[in-house]
Amino acid sequence: MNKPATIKDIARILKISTSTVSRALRDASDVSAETKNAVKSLSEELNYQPNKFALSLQQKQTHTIGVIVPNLDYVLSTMVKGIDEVALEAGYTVMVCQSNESFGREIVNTKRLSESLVDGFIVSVSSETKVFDHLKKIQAKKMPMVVFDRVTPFLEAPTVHLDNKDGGFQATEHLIEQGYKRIAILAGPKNLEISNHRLEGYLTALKKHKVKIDPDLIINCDFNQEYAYIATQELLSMKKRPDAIFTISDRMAIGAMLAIKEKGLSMPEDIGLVGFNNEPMFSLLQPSISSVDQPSFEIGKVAAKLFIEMMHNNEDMSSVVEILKPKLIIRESSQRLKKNKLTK
Amino acid sequence: MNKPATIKDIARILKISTSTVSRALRDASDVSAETKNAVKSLSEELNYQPNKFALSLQQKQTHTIGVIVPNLDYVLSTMVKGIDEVALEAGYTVMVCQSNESFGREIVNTKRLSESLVDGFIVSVSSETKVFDHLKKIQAKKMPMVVFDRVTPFLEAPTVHLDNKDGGFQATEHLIEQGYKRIAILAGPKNLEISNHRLEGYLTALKKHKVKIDPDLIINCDFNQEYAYIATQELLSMKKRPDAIFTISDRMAIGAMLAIKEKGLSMPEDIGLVGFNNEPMFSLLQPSISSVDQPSFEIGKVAAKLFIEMMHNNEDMSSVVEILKPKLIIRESSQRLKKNKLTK
DNA sequence: AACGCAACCGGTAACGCTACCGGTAATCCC
DNA sequence: GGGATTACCGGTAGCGTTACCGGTTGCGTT
Repeated sequence: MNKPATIKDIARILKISTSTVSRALRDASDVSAETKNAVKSLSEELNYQPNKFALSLQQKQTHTIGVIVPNLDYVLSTMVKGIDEVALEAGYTVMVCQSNESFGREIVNTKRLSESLVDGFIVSVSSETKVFDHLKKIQAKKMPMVVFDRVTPFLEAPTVHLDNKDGGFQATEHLIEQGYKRIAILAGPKNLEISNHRLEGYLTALKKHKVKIDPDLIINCDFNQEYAYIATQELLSMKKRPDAIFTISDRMAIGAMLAIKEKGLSMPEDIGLVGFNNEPMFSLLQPSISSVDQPSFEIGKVAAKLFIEMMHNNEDMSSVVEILKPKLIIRESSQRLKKNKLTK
Repeated sequence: MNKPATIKDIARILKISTSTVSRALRDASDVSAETKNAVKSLSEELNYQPNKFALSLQQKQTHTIGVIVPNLDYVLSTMVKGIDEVALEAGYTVMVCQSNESFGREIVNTKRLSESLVDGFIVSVSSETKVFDHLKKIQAKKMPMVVFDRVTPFLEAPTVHLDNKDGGFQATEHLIEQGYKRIAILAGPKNLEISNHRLEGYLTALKKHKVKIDPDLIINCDFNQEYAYIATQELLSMKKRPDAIFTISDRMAIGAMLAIKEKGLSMPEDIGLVGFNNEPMFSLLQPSISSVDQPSFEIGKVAAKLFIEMMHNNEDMSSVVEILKPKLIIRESSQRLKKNKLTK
């Protein structure tokens, strides 16, 4: 009961060789059914578990995926769940490391995991990351790597992410259709792709509907709630204040909502508001807030599938890009035109 | 550049033995400074990284901690950050697996990780888990295991958790002091310790202040927001409705808040509300909601420290219990008596 | 001159497993 | 009946690393 049983123990007890035991356990062809049964039942009895390290040492494979994420908020932890699901099924184990939005931490994590602990990586970069040498080093080692969610053009790797342009477009067009005329956007940090793409979608929608683009209504600020709160206060104290706000994250929408309420304005009458991510809490606020929902779980699954594909047939897949569609969930905060059915 | 360098390569190039290389790299005493330098500079150049598997195979140690959590919500992901921090510093890598509140998933995860992938576990059990054989099996293997947050009396292991009784007490006493007379509690599932302890604290506070205990005001429901919403609706339609509600999680507080607003009641005047966990969003709602803050990061750190201590001097520590104190954060939702300074 | 003792270093085995080669016995076929 | 084929099994080496034992120098001591 103390030392874990090995293949040797089984061989010794059954008076056969370790080779035979090994083959029997793996259902190889050239072992008699009789010995197979003997081996299997004994291994069951001894609670035999193969030593992964011995295997990895030999086969240079760990069957483990390193997942690096900037944090574990609602969206990312859901994506990780998706990764988990697929990986588990394919016989992989997942190691999750959060970089905590810190560039330094991201480097340490990748380095550690790449020290022969994992077969490859599924990465979402931190907001601080502007240099990608640590990830390129991994690619140089021929380790498979998939980038998801927070992607970057500076890395040649297969990629999974939301159609952020479409998300921005849907939200903005919806606001236009609801009769809002001066639509502001709280965009995120300028160096993040997701931020810029959502902004692009916003611009496209305005152009399509021939709404004049006012640079004063485009605010780049941090993802932080506080910043959004302050930015909204400033927006609302403009001479020609906006009559709708689109924030590219839900946390920012909360900040905006607070500022709107403090100003004594009502949603959706005075101001329309649409967020991004559709955190579950959003349906419960008052007013409930419209938000662009992304298939986070699915994105995680696709990333993992891509990774496993990359693992198996190791051809170059760096040009593969999987883009998933968002879906606008319309709630009270932006529903100015009365309709029969309100999405709760 | 293709194959990773091994000590053999270094030995071959330097024309010395692998043993010497090994010792040089570990700064052993009986290697001349000269060869040490030669070895170190060459290993640098070749980008040598020791193969963890060869090490683990020999020393039966993985320097990896398996962390099993039911989910990665705000509280738990903060705790995991704490674990990360301490583990990294002590030279350990962390593998996080979320059981997704599923008993079956928890079993699969523990089994996988225990297959010689990790040295031991830091666990928070799922809400479904009522049988603990899978964890006892791990203990039988003499693997160190620390239980945190969601603890259970059915497991003899060192334990780290919040003083949940005190949390319940603080919240309830605060409501009493604010002049609320009929204080309801939305407690969680009956089989969870954290739920029962917070309820106990509630009862203790009532007794201390000689407030009559009304069983109708004690509701056991799921952690779910929806349930809290419904439960609150029922509470508010009682003949003698409560004038304050204490929910043992923040998600539940949101549900309660929604029901209160729908009923046209105001906080804190008509109804006082206190939540639990102090999720960051809470300070931004309107009214801002009072909540019991727990030192999640610290709890994670303590759990990891305990684990490492257990690793090093492997004596029996199953009786160790670390209890950390919560701190009530008072905000608008329960602040009926006007004071000069409001905590924002 | 003979011995002892550091200071260094090399060789070997072992960790648990599988790939590979080879061997034995039984069976089959002409 | 002899060679070929099949079905099964064993031995050995090797994955990368370190522990252990032993050996070789060179120097100081008696």
